[in-house]
Amino acid sequence: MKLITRNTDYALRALCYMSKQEGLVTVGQLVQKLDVPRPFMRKILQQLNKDKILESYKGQGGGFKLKISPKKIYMVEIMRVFQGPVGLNGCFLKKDVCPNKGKCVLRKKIRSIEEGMLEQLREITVASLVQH
Amino acid sequence: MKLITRNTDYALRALCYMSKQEGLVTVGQLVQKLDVPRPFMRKILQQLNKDKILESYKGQGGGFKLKISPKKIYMVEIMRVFQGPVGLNGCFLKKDVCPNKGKCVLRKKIRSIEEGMLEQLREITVASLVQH
DNA sequence: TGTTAATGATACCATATTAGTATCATTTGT
DNA sequence: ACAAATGATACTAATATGGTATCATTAACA
Repeated sequence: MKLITRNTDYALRALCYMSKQEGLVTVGQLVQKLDVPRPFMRKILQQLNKDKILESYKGQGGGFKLKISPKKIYMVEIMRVFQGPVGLNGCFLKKDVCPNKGKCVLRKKIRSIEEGMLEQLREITVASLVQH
Repeated sequence: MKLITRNTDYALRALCYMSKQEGLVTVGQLVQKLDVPRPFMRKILQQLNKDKILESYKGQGGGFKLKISPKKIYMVEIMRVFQGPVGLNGCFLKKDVCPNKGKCVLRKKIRSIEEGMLEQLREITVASLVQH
């Protein structure tokens, strides 16, 4: 089971790297540092730019930099960008078929697991990943 | 993000239903009760049979019944049957490229979330799902 | 002012996983 | 013998993931 997908993973690493750099960072640098396919990395950064987590500068000497403080870049937000809303889906049967009618026990249990997960997840920021 | 897939879901419902029945239960009954495609339900039950969670009886008047007590049928086990080992995968980069070297912070955080999840998951049995 | 080095946008492709379907074989009660 | 059940197995469809490929745009700089 996957908590995060590759693009989320790569995005987080890129963000961590950038949080330690002063000026602009290019795709080329990241590709070299992180060993990720270049076009894939580009796509990821472009997405982060669209979502206002990065800002970009075109042309020679251009590149990317963080738009907001690493302390305010939450992992759940990055997950949301690349994986959609973060949470655990419930059951698949339509309500009127569910053997436990309205108060489905399974649903509740899953919901509770989800809560625990989110509680921990929400504390993770790029800043918290970088500090050692 | 999916905690459980459809076959796990359907399997759990089928098991819940069977835990409340005395004798044998046929695919036909389950299909009717749960509104799941018949061949899909068959496949699921056959799998549960292979994994010794159900026992089956062929021929006219045949069907399935639980092989072990609902108290001993753990949700994680059903998940394992249909989804493979339960847990959260870590990161994707090979170790020597990981920016945080050996002690990857992300990995640890994910591991911790996984622990919390498993702790809650391990308590769920078919019996615990049926009681209201 | 033209070349070059960067990103922007977009469409496409490959692979894996999930969610089934279809079919034939086997068993067993009537 | 027939019908009603499961066993085994192979195939198919839909979706998500993990990318590639290409052309357009921008801006520094010689």
